[in-house]
Amino acid sequence: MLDLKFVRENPQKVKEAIALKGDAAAVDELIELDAQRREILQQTEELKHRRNKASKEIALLKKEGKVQEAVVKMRAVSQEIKVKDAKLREVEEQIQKLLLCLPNIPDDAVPRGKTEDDNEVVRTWGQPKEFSFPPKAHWDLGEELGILDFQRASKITGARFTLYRGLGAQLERALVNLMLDLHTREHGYTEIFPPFMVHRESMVGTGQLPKFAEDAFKVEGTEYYLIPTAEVPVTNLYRGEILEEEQLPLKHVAYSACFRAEAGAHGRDTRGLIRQHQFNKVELVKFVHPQESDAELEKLTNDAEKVLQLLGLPYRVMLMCTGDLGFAAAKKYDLEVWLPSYNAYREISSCSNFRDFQARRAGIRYRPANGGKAQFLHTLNGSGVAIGRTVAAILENYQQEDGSVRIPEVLLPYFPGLKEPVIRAQ
RNA sequence: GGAGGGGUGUCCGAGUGGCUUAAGGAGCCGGUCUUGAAAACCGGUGACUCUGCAAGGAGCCGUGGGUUCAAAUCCCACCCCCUCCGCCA
Repeated sequence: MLDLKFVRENPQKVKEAIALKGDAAAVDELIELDAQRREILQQTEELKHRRNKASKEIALLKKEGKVQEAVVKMRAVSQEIKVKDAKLREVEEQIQKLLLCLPNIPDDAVPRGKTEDDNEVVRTWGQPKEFSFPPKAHWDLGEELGILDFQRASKITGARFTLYRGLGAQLERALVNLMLDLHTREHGYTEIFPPFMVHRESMVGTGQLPKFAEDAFKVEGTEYYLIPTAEVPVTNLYRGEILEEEQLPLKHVAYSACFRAEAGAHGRDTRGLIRQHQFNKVELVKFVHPQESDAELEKLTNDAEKVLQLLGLPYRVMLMCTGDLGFAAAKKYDLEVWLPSYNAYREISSCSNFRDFQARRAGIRYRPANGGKAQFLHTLNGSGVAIGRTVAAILENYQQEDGSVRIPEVLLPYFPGLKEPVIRAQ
């Protein structure tokens, strides 16, 4: 959420910035409503001031028994307050609605552009492997090896769900543990195991609602949503709180299942693990001092990259252009892993700096060490990384000519008692 | 699911319609005393939000409505916590 005062004082700048992401018409409406609000507010406050004064007088007059006249007079004032308050409430609701649907302002350093073609390559790590045989797609490998069962998952639940079996299930679990271990032991994150369902307010806090309701699964008969990412519960950990400056930065890592309706994605990535209604992810979330968020984004991105480096998966780091930034981010790096079946790099992690956008929505502040006024802090998060897509990348990049798949060495401690570090047809 | 109890300032806690400008205590800050510290005593300190150029004003006692000239206090709905019973991994 943007600061209403900032919008009021910089309408042109905000409009330009919003236009980079989409529709800026709401900004004018917002400014008009804001003016209305302050006018009504002044009127009601004046009336309430009168009422408060009269109230005290009536309390005194009562002793003399001459209350009637004053009471009748104030009855009218009170009625007027009620009417004006109702109008004020209405205007404020509209303001809130508009404000909650306004996207964040992109950082100056973010390249301007409309589509993913305008994203910039920041750096590349590793080389896409040359195969001496035609490499298979992970969905074929997974089925042939008997470790991924798309058919039966759809029998049980439906399309875009996967069932892992045997070493496949173990591989998924090993990756979760590898990442949690790495980030807690090497990178200083504190592990969180959050609820996988949250209420509406949490979804609003991180920006999934109110605008993107169709992307989320809501649990029927309740007001709960299945989380689309651990970002939601973990960022909302400190909703409505004032932290001490010395506590910053707070760094959390959380494993969670993620649930996405994938509305509007019909026909895209229909095969394999790339686009699922349910997938696993290890998420990194940071709460930082505003001055540190730029540097912390770089560090967070590096932390996520480390996972791919340990697994020996070739990837590149992309800086998202304004049109590909998403709703809440001010700046975003995507990590894209090499997938032979696509003959291309595919997103496996998104690392974003939200600045105070989420903090303002969720009311997360810090108290400066010098004891000044509480300030909104900055939030960041990034996948560290998406598990399902990592499995896909391992299967495809580590496949061998006979259809077996080597297990990356760094994962072997998570496969105790394994005879050979290879997944063969079972 | 059933029954009961409770949510007040940083914390504990009083407060059943106007004298609450939220008592009292703890804490915190300053001071006296002391070689120093503790204790004691004295003084100070009350979040946060909005609005206004300012002086100031308005709001805020779990949340949202309502009653009233006036609500922490009365009414309604909801949320959360605790205890007991039932059910349950």
